[in-house]
Amino acid sequence: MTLSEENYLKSIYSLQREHRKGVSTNVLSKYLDAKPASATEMIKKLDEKGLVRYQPYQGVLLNESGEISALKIVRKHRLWETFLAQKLDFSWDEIHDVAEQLEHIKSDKLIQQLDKFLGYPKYDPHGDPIPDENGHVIKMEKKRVSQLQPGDTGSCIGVNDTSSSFLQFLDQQNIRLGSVIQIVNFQDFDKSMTVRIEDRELILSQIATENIYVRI
Amino acid sequence: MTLSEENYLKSIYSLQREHRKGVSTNVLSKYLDAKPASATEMIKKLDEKGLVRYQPYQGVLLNESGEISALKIVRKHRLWETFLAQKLDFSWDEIHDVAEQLEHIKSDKLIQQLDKFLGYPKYDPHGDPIPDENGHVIKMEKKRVSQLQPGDTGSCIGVNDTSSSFLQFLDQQNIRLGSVIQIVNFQDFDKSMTVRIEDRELILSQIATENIYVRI
DNA sequence: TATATTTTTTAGGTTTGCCTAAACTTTATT
DNA sequence: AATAAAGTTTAGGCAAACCTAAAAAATATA
Ligand SMILES: [Mn+2]
Ligand SMILES: [Mn+2]
Ligand SMILES: [Mn+2]
Ligand SMILES: [Mn+2]
Repeated sequence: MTLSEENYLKSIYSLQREHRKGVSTNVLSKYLDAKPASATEMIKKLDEKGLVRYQPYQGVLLNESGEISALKIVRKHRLWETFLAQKLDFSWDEIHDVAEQLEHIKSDKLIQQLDKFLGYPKYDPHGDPIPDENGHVIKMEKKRVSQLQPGDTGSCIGVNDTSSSFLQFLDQQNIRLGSVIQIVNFQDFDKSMTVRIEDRELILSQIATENIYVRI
Repeated sequence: MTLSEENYLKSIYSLQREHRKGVSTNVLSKYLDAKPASATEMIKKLDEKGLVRYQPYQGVLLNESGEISALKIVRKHRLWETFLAQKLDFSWDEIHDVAEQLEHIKSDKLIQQLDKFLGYPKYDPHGDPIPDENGHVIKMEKKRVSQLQPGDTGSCIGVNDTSSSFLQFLDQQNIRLGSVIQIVNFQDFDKSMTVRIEDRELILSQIATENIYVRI
């Protein structure tokens, strides 16, 4: 499998949660920073290889073997992120881009030994579960901060937006994995929320509250 | 710089020691398992980019900026080899192919932190010196076993042939970095040598003695 | 020195992955 | 239901990195 095929599979995997009837070429190409025509081409190729189900104009979904392949790449990505954060002192926002490259290194032994070296971690530094060797992932019961009510409390287990600027913002505000977030109140006019984090109150925009995941 | 450009630069770096007047397209293409026509194309491209000096029919040599680039890749390759051997329990012969992929990962911070994590190693698992951040390499006074006389003793510091089959052979014979090798005698008819390694005597072929480096 | 052999380059193709622009299909609006 | 808008596919190109086969240059041999 080529680097590009792997990136498409992984993207379809990420997108099909929220696009149950099919990931459109538009959505997919935007996610990958490419043009819709390029997505169509690649999708057709993956379809011919038996990794996805594709009906013209109806979007694309992984089939079983496509999902197995995608999960292998997700596993590698998350193990490398864990390595970068735990062993090489990379910060939350620096790990993603490098893991994006490392996930494509081909060596079964490498990933097996890396897993062992890290002590078989269950979650990556963003709080996302790491698939095991057989592609089994822990399903998490996670909510967005935006779905909580005033008075509710949750602990941060991950993010949706993994952009550097967002992760840096969280770092600056001292919001990290495990941080306990309590909703103080909700402003209707702009959907922002006042939250309490470790004795400190701050206002999070709608965009922010929609991109932070918590477990209650 | 593309992956392919990096591989060509690194190959020219390795070959120009023994091809002082210029690395021919024939030699270069054979080393890279490609066709001479492909080497010519890439050399012209590297020349246009100002990384090598190339005169048609006269072979190619790195210029200063080409050598700096090549040394960066060599540094990455050897640091990754050290990581694989020391931290992930890869054996001597397994590390090369994976490092061949890892050396192309682009991140200054990654290589800096990896160096730190490994404790700023000076030599890789094959005994080759690791260039520092500024591209400075320790010049080693190394001899091939084949250059020794009966009675001479040396300690193994590296190999020339890095093929799996050779490294596996060395593993089987318990020849590793630091092994003390004493020449017992020399057979003129086939240039083989009887050597003593830790109380054990064995016969090494000419090919073998030419591919093991020692420090006296 | 003339000829043969080897080496190197050039010319023309192929594959992968990307693009733009035009054509087509689906969905939304009147 | 007809038309407009939006989304998708197709057609035709391009760049990188490889290839084969033919032409050209360098080197070896007679
Ligand atoms: Mn990737
Ligand atoms: Mn992650
Ligand atoms: Mn390489
Ligand atoms: Mn090495």
